Formats: sequence, structure tokens, C-alpha cells
Amino acid sequence: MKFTLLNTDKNSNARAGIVHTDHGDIPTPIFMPVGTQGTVKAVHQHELLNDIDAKIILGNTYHLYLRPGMEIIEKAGGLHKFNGWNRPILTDSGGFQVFSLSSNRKLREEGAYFRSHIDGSKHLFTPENVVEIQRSIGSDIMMALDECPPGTSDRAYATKSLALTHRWLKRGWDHFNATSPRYGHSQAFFPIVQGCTYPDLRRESAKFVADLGAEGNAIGGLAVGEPAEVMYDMIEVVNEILPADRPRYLMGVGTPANILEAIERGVDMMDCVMPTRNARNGMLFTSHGIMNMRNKKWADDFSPIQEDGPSYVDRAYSRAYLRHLFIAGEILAMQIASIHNLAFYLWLVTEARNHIIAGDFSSWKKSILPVLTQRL
RNA sequence: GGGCGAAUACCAGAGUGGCCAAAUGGGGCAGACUGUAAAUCUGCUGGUUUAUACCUUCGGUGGUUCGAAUCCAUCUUCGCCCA
Repeated sequence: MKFTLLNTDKNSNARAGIVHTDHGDIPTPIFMPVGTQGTVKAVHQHELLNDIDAKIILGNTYHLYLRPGMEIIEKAGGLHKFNGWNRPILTDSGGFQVFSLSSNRKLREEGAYFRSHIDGSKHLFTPENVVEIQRSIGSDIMMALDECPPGTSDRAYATKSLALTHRWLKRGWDHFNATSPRYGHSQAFFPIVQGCTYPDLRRESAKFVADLGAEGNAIGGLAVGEPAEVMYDMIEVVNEILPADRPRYLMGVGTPANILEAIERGVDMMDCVMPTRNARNGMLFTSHGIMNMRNKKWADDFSPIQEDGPSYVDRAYSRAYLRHLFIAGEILAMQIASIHNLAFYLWLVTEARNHIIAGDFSSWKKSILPVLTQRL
């Protein structure tokens, strides 16, 4: 994996670049659709490729390890072969599940002991075996195992957690360097900055991560309950330290507004379940504001979903029809909404990139931000 | 013509003397969702700007009772059965 930095915005830390992988180039800043179980929910690969033009998608170590399991993934020849996605894939390590499934796990020095949410069986994730699993998956970018503490963690917990995460990062990094890819394409390993909402801990962590010298670096533990302003501050603090010549990946963020704020602060890569999950729950993000498609006001609005929208679904279907599909509980509603939201997210980061290159990112951001958050 | 059964909120359907403005489900309205245990979850859904409060409501009318969606009489409508 290589990173080419093309432009840096004059009035902010926003930057445009290209991440090069063996499965193709990724223009940055980029939004990466989440495909936890090897599928971006409700979206065909064909649509992901042609209608949304996703440059890279995510998979999840924890979920794929439990089901279908590594035996199947290896037999398939890796996740790319298994799911038919030939562009880059990034896999999360299961670190987020340490957080989201916290009632089913115990943290120890050696790793995280889990009970499967599927059948209750016991498993251990270590910094090393999580690298092995991601070698088996064959993701282009793999993530280190970390602990993602809640945004409300107190300082004592944050300090202790960060120390453990750092020990795990080192172990994961060493194991990554001691092992090789299995399917003929190269893989990168991203360590993750933690430190909750404490600037000094964040700085310490960013320094630790930067010193590992990985091909790219991630910022984790944000958008987990802390106010947005605090998140923005943490991004700023961290990005002062993370090397400028490596991509910076802000994990799990976020709303369209979050994404622009992060880009402005020097973030290159982002992922979030929001466009797909909220789509399935009837919420559409557009460049004119947010629409709750279940609202009655759309019942007889036969205008297109979004006349000037980035995807064909925006003109192929009316608001009234889409609302009908949601109210009727039809699967197509989720498919249309997911395609729309992802196409919008990709449109948003592409616009951001174009404005960074054109040199007017900040003024563009300022003008579009209020529109993005308003409710239609 | 006779017999039996049933009528409850938008729909279905509990409730068969007071704890009933009335279970539950559906429907409706709105909200939440941030490295996905989510096609999920939450709230509201007779009226009165707040309410452990009052008013109106359980096919119609009239009774019994301190008190009725619940008991009685009668009428209406619907369903089934017999002629």
C-alpha cells in the first residue's frame, strides 16, 4: 500500500490524495461503506460498483471469524473471491466488538475473551491471532486489535485502557511484520490511536502510533457517546502528530456533517454504518437535508426522491412510492434507500475532494453544512 | 315465521359489577440510530394546552345499583341454523 498526497487545502488541514492498493486506487478523502458480514447490507456488488462507485468496503474480523469461519474463507481463497468484490477491502479487527458486545467479553493482558453472540461459544482474540484471521480474510488493510472504551470513560479507566491498547498494538504490529500475505496481494496494517476525550492521552497515543511507522494510521474511540465538539477537538490534537505522508483513518464516523468536519481536520478515510442502517430504517441523507421516508408528508409527493441526486434511484422512484414501500415493509425500500444514501456519501466526499483540489473547501463546507442537517 | 349467537376505540379482539379511557396485536403519527447481535429500538395513538384530575365513550333507548362496557327490559343491525 502506498499513499500519494496531492493537495493540501490552504485554509484548513483538509487534503486530497490517493491510496494505492493491489486491488486498485482509492481517492481520498474517502467514505468506505460497511459490509460487516462480507456484504454491504441490501446492496448488490453490481450496484456498489456501478451505481455507488464505492472505492473500498469494510468487512469485520469478529463476524466473519464466527460465521462462516476461516475454514470457508480460506477455502474460497479469501474474502475478495468469496464475495466477488475485486476492489479494496478493509477489515476491522473486532476491536469495536470489544466495545459493542462488552457484556459478552472479558479483557485480559493476553487478549479479549468472547462469547459468541450466535451460539454462546467461547473464543479468544489476541493481537496476534486477529492478524492471522485478517491474513486469512486477505483484506488490503487490516486493523490492529484495540480496546475502544466508551466516550464517557473516566481518566483512570482511559489511562489503563490506553496502556493495554498500546501493548496490543505493538504485539499486533510485530506479528504483522513476522507474517506474510496468503493470496499474492499485499496487505497493510493500521494501528489505532485511543485515549478517550483526554487531549494529553490522545497526544501520547498518537505519538506511540506514529512511532510504529505503519503505512497508515487510524483514530478510534470517537463517536462513542462524547459530544461532537469534543470529537473534533480530539481529531485536531491527534492529526497534529500523525504523519502527514500517511493516510489517516477516522473509524466509525459518521454523519455527513461529522465527515466534513473530519476532512477539514486532515482525515482521509472514514467508515460508518449510518448511511446503510439509517437507510433501512427509512432515513435519507441528501444534499438538501434529511428525509424520514416514513413521514406522511411524502404519501402523495410524486416527485423524484432527489431530482439532482447522485444515483439513478433518485430519479427512478418517487418519494410517494418509496414511502409506500417502507410502510408496506417491502425489501426494495431498503435497497433503494441504501443505494441512495451510499451514493450520497460518496458524492459528498468526492465533492469535498474536488473543492480541496480547487482550493475552496472551507467556503464550500461552510455553505453546505447547514443544509445537510436540516430536516425536510 | 321460529331458534341460537354476536354488536367494544381506525381494524381485529380481550374485558362479563368498582383496580376500565378500556389488555393485546395490527394500523397510524413521530423520534432514535456513528470501526452493524439493528429490515431494529423508543414514545404517542378519545377530549380537556399540565394533570395520581375532569369530561365523553363500549349498537340505540329505558331500567336495576352507591357504582354498569359488564346485570335486566326493549328496539336495531349482522351471522348461523330450522321452516
